[in-house]
Amino acid sequence: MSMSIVSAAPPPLPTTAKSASVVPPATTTANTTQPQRLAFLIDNSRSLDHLLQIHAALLRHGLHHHRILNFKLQRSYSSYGRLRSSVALFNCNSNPTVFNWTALIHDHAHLGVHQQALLYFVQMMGDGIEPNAFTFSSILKSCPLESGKALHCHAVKLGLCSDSYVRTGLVDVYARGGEIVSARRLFDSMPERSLVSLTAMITCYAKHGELKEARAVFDETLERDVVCWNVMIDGYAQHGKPNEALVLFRQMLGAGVRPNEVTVVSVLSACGQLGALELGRWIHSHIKSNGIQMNAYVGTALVVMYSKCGSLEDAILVFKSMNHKDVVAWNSMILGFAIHGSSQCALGTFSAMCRLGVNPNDITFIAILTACSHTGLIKEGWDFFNLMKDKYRIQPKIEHYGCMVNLLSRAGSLEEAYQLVKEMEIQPDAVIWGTLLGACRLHAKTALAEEIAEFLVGKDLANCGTYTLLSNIYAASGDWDGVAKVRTLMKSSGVIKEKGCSSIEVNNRVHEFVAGDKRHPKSREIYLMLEEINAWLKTYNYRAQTDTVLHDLGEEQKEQSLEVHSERLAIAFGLISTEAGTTIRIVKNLRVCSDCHAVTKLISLMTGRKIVMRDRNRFHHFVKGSCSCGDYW
DNA sequence: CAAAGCACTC
Repeated sequence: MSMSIVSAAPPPLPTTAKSASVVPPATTTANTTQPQRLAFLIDNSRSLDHLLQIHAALLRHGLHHHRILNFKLQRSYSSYGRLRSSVALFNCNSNPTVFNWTALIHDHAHLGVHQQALLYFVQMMGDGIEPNAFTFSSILKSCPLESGKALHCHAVKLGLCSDSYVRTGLVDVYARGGEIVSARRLFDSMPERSLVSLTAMITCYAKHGELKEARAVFDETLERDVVCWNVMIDGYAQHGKPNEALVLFRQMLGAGVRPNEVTVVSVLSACGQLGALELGRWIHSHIKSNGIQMNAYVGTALVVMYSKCGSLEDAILVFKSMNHKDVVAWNSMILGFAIHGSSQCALGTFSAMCRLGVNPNDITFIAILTACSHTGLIKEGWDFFNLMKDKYRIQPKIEHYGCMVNLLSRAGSLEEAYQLVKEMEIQPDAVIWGTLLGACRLHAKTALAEEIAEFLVGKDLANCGTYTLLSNIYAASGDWDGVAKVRTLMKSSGVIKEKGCSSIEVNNRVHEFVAGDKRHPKSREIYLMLEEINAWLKTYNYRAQTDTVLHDLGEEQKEQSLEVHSERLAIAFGLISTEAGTTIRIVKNLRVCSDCHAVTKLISLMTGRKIVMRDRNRFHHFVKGSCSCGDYW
């Protein structure tokens, strides 16, 4: 790797054992001057070690005051993340030029030290140094919308707006500030569109969920690099279109563009959303065999993917193998344990994290409170809630209250939960009310449910979940007038009930089912399997929980409607299309219904199969007739 | 006599 340096015939350098191997003494006489050679060495240095040696040489040759070399050295230090060395070199310079200032600003902006970058910019102006296009393209990265607008004016006055780099920076400023129209206007008035400016525009749309617009610009972009693909793939992955993200990823591979760390992070996120474990494993091996760095992002993305795809074991393996675990990595592991119902492991991981000196943040407490709520740990829940406020000085957000309300109300302390909602200093949202309503159904508190529902409808806060839960509550008590009332309300309010949908991955393809679905090519075999299951259930004297059916039907019809629930179709398909003894993994978009939960337990007993089911809230691992949630969900 | 803009995990 030191070939380029060897061929450059460098001057003699300080002779340490190390430098001898890296930068051998000159054997030929080049007719370049010493500063030029050193400049070449700095530009081609491959490691911080090289750079330190070159710096030493500079000092030996008395060239450290050389303006250009000083500048180059400053830039190189920051490229290795050595911001302090870069600042120290800047301070050595008694008469910094716009070059030095720009480098300093760029270094801070690049490493995300935005406040400091802005301070240096102001300081530079105060020293009477006029910024140029390079300075603007660097500082704009650190600007929030308002100061970005001020700098836009400034750039216009200095006649720098025609510069393509400045323009792109401005597009990015408006994009980050959510002023999409302004960003587009700037983009449209650019003299020429570079790949980077096109990508900035795609990013702007993608970040705000305007995927059609993003795709239109993406399709206009002919020569795409890895960043351009990444932006579009991530746009899909982050806005509820994981399938589209995966399709695009395959196209990227087909186009011969090599995925990098950023690509796999987005793709793994898509796999996690879909529960596509096979594809996720493939990405994991692709990472290993293609030299993609296992940084904190990639490691965490793998932990999340494995835990969302139901393989907690693999998530733990990856987590243990990670060298540098930041707070996000710890949070992901804690949440992984939480959604799988392993509360004690979640609590243990939290302690380990604190012991190792990693400070928990607001997300950590969402994860740990989720763990408590999934197993009804009321005392621990309150302890963590208070620890967060008192020791870590973190203001509880709506999500933290949501966890507490969930924990209390589901464990039976409905009044206490209701009290907390009324007392909290922030406005309760639809999720909080929905949680309370859900608990009302669980504990058959019709009166309280009606009170809450009335309140929600009156405030126009009711969503399809509100109506469904209320309708559930009436149906469970056989109050069909109530059910009808809700249905009328639902129609008049225009909300649409979200359809239950279950999916299963077989041979790298995700198969989706809705209730009563007959669209699948193997539909006939699936329904034959269902009949077989029903025959088994009869021998176990299983009685369908018809009181969960929301419609006023006869008993037989109710049973039939339960038999074709989407999760059951997915399981039946899994049974006929995977090898005996293998685990079946199902992903459902809503919560699993209690009849299906009971039936799945029996299926796991009868077939000897492990069935892992992810519902909207958590995982259920069905083994030999029982479920990991202990029927508490 | 030197330099720049777009992407990622809970």
